[in-house]
Amino acid sequence: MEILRRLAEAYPGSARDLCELEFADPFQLLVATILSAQCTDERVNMVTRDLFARYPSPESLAAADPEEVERIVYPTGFFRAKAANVLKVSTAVAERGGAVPLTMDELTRLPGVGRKTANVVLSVAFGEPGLPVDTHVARLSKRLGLTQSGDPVKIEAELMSWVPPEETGPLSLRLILHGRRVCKAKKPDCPSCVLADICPSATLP
DNA sequence: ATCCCGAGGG
DNA sequence: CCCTCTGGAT
Repeated sequence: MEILRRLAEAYPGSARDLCELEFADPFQLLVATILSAQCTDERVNMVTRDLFARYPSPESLAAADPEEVERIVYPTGFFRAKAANVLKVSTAVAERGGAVPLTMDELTRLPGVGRKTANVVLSVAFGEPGLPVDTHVARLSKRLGLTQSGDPVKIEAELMSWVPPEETGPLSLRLILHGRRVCKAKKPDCPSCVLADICPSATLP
């Protein structure tokens, strides 16, 4: 898919430039993704580093003082709910011997993990097929004319039909990142968008 | 003043 | 379906 190939070029390899991508470890990526809602990617990365510097393993995080976890994740917003979810997920993963599950069913059964988070972990951490469709990706897909649907599951299926399953990992976070940084809800930055020339919604000055 | 945003709960 | 959680951005 041309669109996705261009995004891969626009956000090249340097993993640390991509939201959450520096957390190659499945558990760290899972936690970073839980923290990522309604929060800049820089802040997610900073907080996730703080959290794992203090609590390096699922076991240590599961045993953490909830108030200390709340304090650390505070800058990401929704801090009480997120801290509670991080603790619950840590307990669940610790009980599994530290292994993050690798199927959609098992992942979404974890507390605080929905389809978007599961698709990030599946595609990025495990190389399994999956594309996270959050509001950023939904908006981007609509503007590009890739979907008419507003249903994230339908959008996911439509996007999947264009992407080789083994390529979803490198693209997952780039789609989100492009939606956040360029194809923004309010003031889309079309002049700096690598897709502007093939986007039916692009407005150039 | 209102929106943002993913997950879960009612 | 609708609501809540948070503080920061607009």
